[in-house]
Order: sequence, then structure tokens, then C-alpha cells
Amino acid sequence: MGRRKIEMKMVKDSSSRQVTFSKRRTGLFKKANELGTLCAAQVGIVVFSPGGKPYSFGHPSVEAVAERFLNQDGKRKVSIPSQVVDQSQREARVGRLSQQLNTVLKRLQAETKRGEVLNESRRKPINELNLEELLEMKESMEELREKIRGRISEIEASYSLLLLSKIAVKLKQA
Amino acid sequence: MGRRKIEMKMVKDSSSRQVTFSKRRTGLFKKANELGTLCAAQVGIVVFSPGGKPYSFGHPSVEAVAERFLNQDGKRKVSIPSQVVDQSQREARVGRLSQQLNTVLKRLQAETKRGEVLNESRRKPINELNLEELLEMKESMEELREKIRGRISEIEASYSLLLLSKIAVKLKQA
DNA sequence: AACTATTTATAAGA
DNA sequence: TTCTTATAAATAGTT
Repeated sequence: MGRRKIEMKMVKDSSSRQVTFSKRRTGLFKKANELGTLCAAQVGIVVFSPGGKPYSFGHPSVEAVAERFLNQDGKRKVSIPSQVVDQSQREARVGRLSQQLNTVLKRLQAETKRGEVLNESRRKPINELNLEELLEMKESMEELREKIRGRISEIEASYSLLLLSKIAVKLKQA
Repeated sequence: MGRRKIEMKMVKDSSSRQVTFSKRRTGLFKKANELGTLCAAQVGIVVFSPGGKPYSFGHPSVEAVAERFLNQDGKRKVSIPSQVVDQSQREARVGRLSQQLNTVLKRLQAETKRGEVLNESRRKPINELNLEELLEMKESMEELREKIRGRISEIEASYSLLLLSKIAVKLKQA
């Protein structure tokens, strides 16, 4: 679909491959959106780029596709234990994963409030930092936020993926 | 893409909608396959037809996409904006604050990859989790994300506050 | 990021 | 359903 027809083989040049990936991923998601819209269908997609970066698309959301699968009654192919719907039980099972992070985040917060500034080489009460140092800190914060955001989306993508995979397995069995 | 342009709304006639769904689902999976082939990307898709019938596509398979994620080693490539080129220098300044969080996030990520699921009461390889358990996990993730988001904005708020106070001081001096 | 020459997908029709 | 075909849409190579 372009100036020339291309062979259906992996694009060798990694730079071109990245461009192709970017364009086609956009196209794929657009098509998925159209399918969902025109046909009142639900669609979930997860893609890993050649570099391993995860992307996902859902109409209305990847989660919703899973939810629908789980919550359709009558026609449902797999019976779902009622406990799954129990909100309080879910909350009770948040688990160590979240607790761990939560603990560290609390400590982090406490340190921030105490006004400790933590540089690689030196420590200095945050109140004594000058404007430049604070701005530097701020940049660090922004980087940190980006990193966290990246991690979270990776983790979420993995969950979406696992959901998709579990659904696919169930479909095979059905 | 045919004899006429169509509005991007749900096709009302259910028979036509079914035909459209069938054609477009085929097209979507074809595109997904091309994306996977050309870009060495991994793709997983699940679709529900308007009638509730499930279809799935995977390149190389939905399960394989999940496996890949789980078995990846820690080196995930993340592109760095060029303005952040002085990555090492800046990173050196990030300090314990970020290191700590980063460490925990890495552990979290590693655990996720290693396939450990951490429930309040038990551990189970992530591969053995069923759909219900995964959804439970997902809720935990969402809670976690909200908590992190909250913490970060608190931290950022405190930095902003400090910046403002520093600026105020400078203005007085000027 | 934009731009087009082409290829590809597909809406309507058979 | 499956095929045909006129037309819309996606995109490969280019700037």
C-alpha cells in the first residue's frame, strides 16, 4: 500500500522497521476501533514492539473485553465463581505486592516531608537548597515520574496480555 | 473503503452488520499478522462479534506473547529523549529517593516476570493463575496505580511549594 | 511530520 | 456465503 509493494518479511533495517511498526500499529488500532464502532463488537489488542515496548488497544477497553467475557450469564461458556464478584474479598487480597510498594512510598513521602534532600554525593536539608538545586530536584522528580509511569504501563500491559491469553485458552477449550 | 464511504456509526441492519464484522475481522487479523511479520512484533487480539461470539488472533500465538513477556530478561529498551542525553549525569543526581523507589519497582517488575503472584495468603506461579485470579490481580494493580499517582502528586506538590518559597525569597532580595 | 503514488481493504452488488 | 469491482483508505518511499 504505498509507492511499492513490499515483501512480507521482516524489515531488515531496524530504523525503517521502527517506522513501519509505528505506522502500522496506528493503522491496526484504527481498524480495530472501526470494527468496534461499526459492528458493536468488543476488541482487545496487545502488541509488543520489536524493542519490547508494550502497546494496547481496547474498545471500549481491554479490561471491558475481559469483563464482558466474565459477566455474560447464560451464554457464558465458563462458569465464574461468585466470589470473584465479591468486592470486599478482592480488596482483602490486594497482596504483598501493593503493600511492599506502599511501604516504600510512605517512607519516601516521610523523607520528603522531613525535608531531606538526597543527592548521590551529599545530603543537605531541603530548606537550604537554592533555586537551582531545587530545579534540579524537580527535573529528577519528573524523570522519576516518567519511569514510574513507564513501569506501570508495562505491568498493566502484561496483565492485559495475560487476560487475553487466558481468554484465548478458554476459548480453545470451549 | 468500497463503493461508497460509510458513516462511522453502528451498522443498523443486523445482517449487514454481521457481514461487515466478518469482512473486517478478517482484515484486522491480516493486518495484525503483517505487523507481526514485518516488524518482528508480537500481537494478541481478542474480539467479540455483535452476537457475542469470540474470536482470537495471536502472532505467533496469544500464549506466546504472554510467555515472551514473562521470560524477558531485565533489559528492556526504553528510548531516552535526546535532551536527556546526559542521562548518566542526571541519573547520578536522582539520589536515594529515586533509587529506592526504582529498586522496589524493579523487584516488582522482576517478580511479575518471574511469574510470582503475591496474594495475602499464598503464592502461585503467574502462569497457573486462572482468569478470575488475574482479574483480581488487576484490581490490585489499579489500586496500586492510584496510590502511586497520589503519592507522586503529593511529592511534586511539596517540591512546587519549595520552589515557590525559594522564588519568593529571591524576589524579596532583588 | 507531511506528502503522494500505489497498493490494499472493502461496500455494494451479483 | 463467495466473488467481483468500483472506490475509499492505508501506507512505502520520499522530502
